[in-house]
Amino acid sequence: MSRRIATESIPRLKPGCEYCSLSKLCLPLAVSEDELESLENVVHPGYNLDRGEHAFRQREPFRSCYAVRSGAIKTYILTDRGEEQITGFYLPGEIIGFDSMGADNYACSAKALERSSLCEFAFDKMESLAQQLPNLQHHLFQLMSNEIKNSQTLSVQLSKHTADERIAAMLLSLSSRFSRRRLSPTELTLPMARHDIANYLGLAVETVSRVMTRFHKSGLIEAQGRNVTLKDVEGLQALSIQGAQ
Amino acid sequence: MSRRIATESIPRLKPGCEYCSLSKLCLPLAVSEDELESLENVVHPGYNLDRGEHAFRQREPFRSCYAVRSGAIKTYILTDRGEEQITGFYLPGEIIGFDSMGADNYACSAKALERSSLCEFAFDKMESLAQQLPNLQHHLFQLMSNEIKNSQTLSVQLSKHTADERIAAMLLSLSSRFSRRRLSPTELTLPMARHDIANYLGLAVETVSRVMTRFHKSGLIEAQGRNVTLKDVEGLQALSIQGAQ
DNA sequence: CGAATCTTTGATGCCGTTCAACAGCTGTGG
DNA sequence: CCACAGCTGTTGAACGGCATCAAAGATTCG
Repeated sequence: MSRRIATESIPRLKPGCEYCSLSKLCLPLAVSEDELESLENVVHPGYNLDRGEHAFRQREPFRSCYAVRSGAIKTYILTDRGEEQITGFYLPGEIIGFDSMGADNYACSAKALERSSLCEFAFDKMESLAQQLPNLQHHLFQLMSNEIKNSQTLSVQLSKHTADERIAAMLLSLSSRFSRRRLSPTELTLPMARHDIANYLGLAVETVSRVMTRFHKSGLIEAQGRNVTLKDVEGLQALSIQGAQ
Repeated sequence: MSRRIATESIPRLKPGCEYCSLSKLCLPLAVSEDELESLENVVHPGYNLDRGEHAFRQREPFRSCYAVRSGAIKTYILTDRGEEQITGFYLPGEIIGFDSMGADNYACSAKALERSSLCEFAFDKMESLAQQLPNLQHHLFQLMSNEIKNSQTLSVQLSKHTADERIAAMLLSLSSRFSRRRLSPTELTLPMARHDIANYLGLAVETVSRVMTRFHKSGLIEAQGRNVTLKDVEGLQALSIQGAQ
């Protein structure tokens, strides 16, 4: 599996959310400054995963949520046929495990797409802290509500939109999430393979590849492998219509 | 819209969850008996809807969740094209509005498929009560988690399963939810039209109709209109594989 | 009883899958 | 350093499941 790193052994890494560059995206945004200290008692920073390692697996007892600090995570559930269905991609500042809040076991598995570091939120501590901080409880509801909305948006994509529309929407979603992190909204380095995009969007790999090529030829994007440049954002928006996530 | 009925005007309807036949399915199952009284302060029973009326509409300010007491409700979201995408069907004992918990506005609209009665849970009261009752807070997380799981299950249906499989899974889901209410698990009276089934499952109406006819001819079910009898549950299970909801 | 809605059935065609093959990239080991 | 395997991405050809179009029967309800 994965290994914890004693925080003390990394002197240059200030522990605590206060100094984290993602604190404006992550859970700390829910609490006031004087409450921040009690939140930090819940957080265990410095949880590292190599590419392909799991943060948790479906059906394991649910213990923690994790904030992505760097890298990228995919979550997926297994169908009874043993196929995997990707339910989401999570970038730095985003939190995984909320779909299991309140459940006994993890509802999905979470796997690193590349070398990633996470912060761990112990669920039992988070729950009892939420008893004391109304803001936090409210924010947890909000985060879960967002999970539902994202999943419903995915359902709409899958049931009503063509391959072109799904892929355009996904590129725009990634773009807006990149720009939240103050990265370029047009020069994307995708953390996931075509295979994963296809799985997530309910398409065949070949279809994803063909659509990307077509987008490239029609001037909407430039793409070579995982490096994608959005050349005509408005054109993509016109295609996607329903902005995913 | 819809109208409240002063509880006093319905003497035969005992107010309060204690006497409700659905209390074992609904929110009261989260709290102990001595806590039940405080929960009842949150609940406003006797909220009636005629067929086609809305309990709430997407983007209205979020105020309440509603437990279905009788009838049936569909929830749906609007795509930017104005099409509707049904996100769930809710039967007695089930609760609508949890996908909006913590949000400012309703994430979806809720419409009665037939004459229905609801119990209203005011969100602000529920939230502050959850501050006091850890069990309740935990149960709310659990209910939201279930919403996520259901939505993810729908996504799997939409992206990986054929029309036959989706319809088999839906019939089985309805069957198990009927039997939870101590109704026959094989003699179903569907509260929704083919149109709604098709929309929910991401299919054309004609496909739903054809599949139902095919199921009938192959002895899996008997169907005339909304009256469906499951004749070969195991056969349906073999088809569906991934049991929805 | 007639209008509207719902359901079913048939014919046709398209979008995306499937099958197949190849090219590029990366890491490994002789 | 190169050969080879494994993975990833692209492209082509053919098939098929489901949508679309069209229309007729069934049901509901004012």
